Amino acid sequence: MKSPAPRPDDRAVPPQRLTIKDIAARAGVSIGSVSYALNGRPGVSEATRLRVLTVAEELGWVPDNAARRLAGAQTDTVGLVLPQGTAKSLGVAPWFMEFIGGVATVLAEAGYGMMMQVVAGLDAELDVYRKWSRGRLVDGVILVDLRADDPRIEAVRTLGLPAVVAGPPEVADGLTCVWTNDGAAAQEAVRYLAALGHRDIARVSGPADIVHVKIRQRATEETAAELGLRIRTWHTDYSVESGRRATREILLSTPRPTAILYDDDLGAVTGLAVARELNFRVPEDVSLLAWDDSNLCQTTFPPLSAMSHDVLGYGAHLTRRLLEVLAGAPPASHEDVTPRITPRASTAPPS
Amino acid sequence: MKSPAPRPDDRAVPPQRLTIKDIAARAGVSIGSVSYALNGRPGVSEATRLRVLTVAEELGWVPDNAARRLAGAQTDTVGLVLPQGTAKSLGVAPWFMEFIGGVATVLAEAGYGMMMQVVAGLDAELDVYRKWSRGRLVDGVILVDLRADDPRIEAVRTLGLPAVVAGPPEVADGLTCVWTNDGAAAQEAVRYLAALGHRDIARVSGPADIVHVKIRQRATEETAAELGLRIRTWHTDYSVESGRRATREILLSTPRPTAILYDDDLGAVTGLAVARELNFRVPEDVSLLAWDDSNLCQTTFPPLSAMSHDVLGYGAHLTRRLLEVLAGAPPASHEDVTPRITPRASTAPPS
DNA sequence: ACTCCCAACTGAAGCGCTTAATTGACGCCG
DNA sequence: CGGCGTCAATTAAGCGCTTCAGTTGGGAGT
Repeated sequence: MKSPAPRPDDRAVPPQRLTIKDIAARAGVSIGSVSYALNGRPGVSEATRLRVLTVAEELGWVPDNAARRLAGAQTDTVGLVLPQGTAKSLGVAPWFMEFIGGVATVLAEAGYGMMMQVVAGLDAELDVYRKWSRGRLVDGVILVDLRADDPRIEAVRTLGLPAVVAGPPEVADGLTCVWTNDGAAAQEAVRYLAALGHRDIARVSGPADIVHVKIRQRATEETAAELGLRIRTWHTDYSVESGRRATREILLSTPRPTAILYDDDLGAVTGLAVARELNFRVPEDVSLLAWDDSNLCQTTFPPLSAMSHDVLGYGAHLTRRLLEVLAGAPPASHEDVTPRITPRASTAPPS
Repeated sequence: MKSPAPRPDDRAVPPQRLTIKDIAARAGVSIGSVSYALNGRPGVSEATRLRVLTVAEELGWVPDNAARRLAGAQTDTVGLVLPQGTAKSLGVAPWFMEFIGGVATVLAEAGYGMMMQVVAGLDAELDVYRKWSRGRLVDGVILVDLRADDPRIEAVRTLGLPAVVAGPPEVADGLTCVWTNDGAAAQEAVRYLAALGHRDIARVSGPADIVHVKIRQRATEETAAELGLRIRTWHTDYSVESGRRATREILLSTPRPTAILYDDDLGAVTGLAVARELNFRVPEDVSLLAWDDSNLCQTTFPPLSAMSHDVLGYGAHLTRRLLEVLAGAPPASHEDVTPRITPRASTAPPS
């Protein structure tokens, strides 16, 4: 034991960390001044600030996020949790993925990081928020797929964790939110089908307790009633299998609806395959209308008519609002663009 | 100015942070012991450890990740960067999304977090690794979509940033890697089509500089030569539009190939639509074979034959290896399961 | 009975950064 | 010319945790 044995885990470790101390020395000022200069805070002259910035650049200094946080600064990271279901069939949840794309792009531009976590259920999700908040891992979070009386609202509030809600103000309960007018969109969808001459419409929808599902359902039914149409709803859990089953049931029911209005786009794509499988022609025998218009709708034949909604833009919008909240903006409700009908070849008058 | 004005940004902040000091006081030991107990390190008796853990649980203590990192502990976070292209068409990149699902699930189970970032290009990506590494934001990263002589390998090495590579050892250059035998799979695909009687095969492939594209290309061509088949390759950038164009060109070329082998599944789905658009019957007029078998392949009619590969499982495997590396495992190369043909209705003998 | 040893525990030094408090230097006013 | 306000810059006190160097207090060994 004459020479100290090397520690077992000393794999390539950068010789020594470059800190503001090094910058201070090189620029000939104190570390305090360096910090002020680097953060654009008053207390240093422009000349000094410039010098410090130059030195930092030259040396290739990167702030130690951990130290910065500890000392009370922001994390510059935002959190987003994925429901487990989404992860399981992640490849086929175009909505979620485009949404993430929008979020991630805005965050990257703002120099923010993004933490993601999949959770098995609501309790796990609440735990994650606690861990993120108390562990100083994120500055704020984005809440999606809101349910009625969603416990997450209360949870982030008591944690003091800034958040924005993807949903209407009724459910955001005072938190900042961004929402689309799904009621108006559902109305447009029904009117569109009615104008084509459809009198018996089926609706394939998600779980009944999700807020946007409820809103669309209500608007759909009201509009149908107004126009004297028959409307029936099938609920799915957004999985491929349940979507397939719903469409099959619809197409084999009597009287058979002449149009199907979906709550997502993957469901509609699946529905199209089922229709062909059962030898129904689209749109001659049955019209199909998707919701959320990912590229998927254009990769089918015939291409699917859809209630188009720029999901990527929606994610981006939401994220910008979150950044505002982090900057101290008071809670507010923001309306995003209303989904609009994009007619393609999957809808036509009933024969 | 008699009473100090409240700071403008004092939105609901938890009164005071719960620290190990509180636990120490409550458990009647020093903070050092608390740290040892909490981290399962030797130096405390079982009795004390238990007491500390109980108190921590009761108080609902959550470790301050920032402090922990600063003091030298691990981050318990892993990073993954998304190429921008993926983000743009994120909803239609099933491979990537399933992959993320696998990664995220394993990380969640291990109590790790996941940082994600979209980047515009390679330089930006290298910057991200620097920021993550030097900023102590992640413990390690996963590298995907390797190119020949990929500069990222060298970058993470000089940063001392632990990483695992999604690709064969030839490109991992000494880093831990997990790979699938795409050569063998490509061979199987060609043999399968040949066995059905196809003599003229088209291949729709990704950018030529991606390693797995090259490998598959080579194996495909060799096998074709061996069997005396004609094979031609069209390169796309994996976008829907370029995939559509490739299939159209193939179907309108003379002599017209009787089978198309795709490099992904989205491309095959798109191809199916193009075929129908141009009034070709599948599989009577042309057989379609997808690669990477996401649920998408089963949502079409006819359902697509595919080279099945459990992408979610691949992501999970890779992540487990990364965790091993973080735990100190030496670099190693691991082979994942080879993609296997899953025949469905989109392939048949040429008519 | 006395040392020696080791397990159990404590104390204190940082980790790299932010920021309140403090000091110095300078110019301006009465 | 003394006093004072301003601005630039420094000093030093943490942030909550890990960890290393000590310190204690029993046994075991002889």
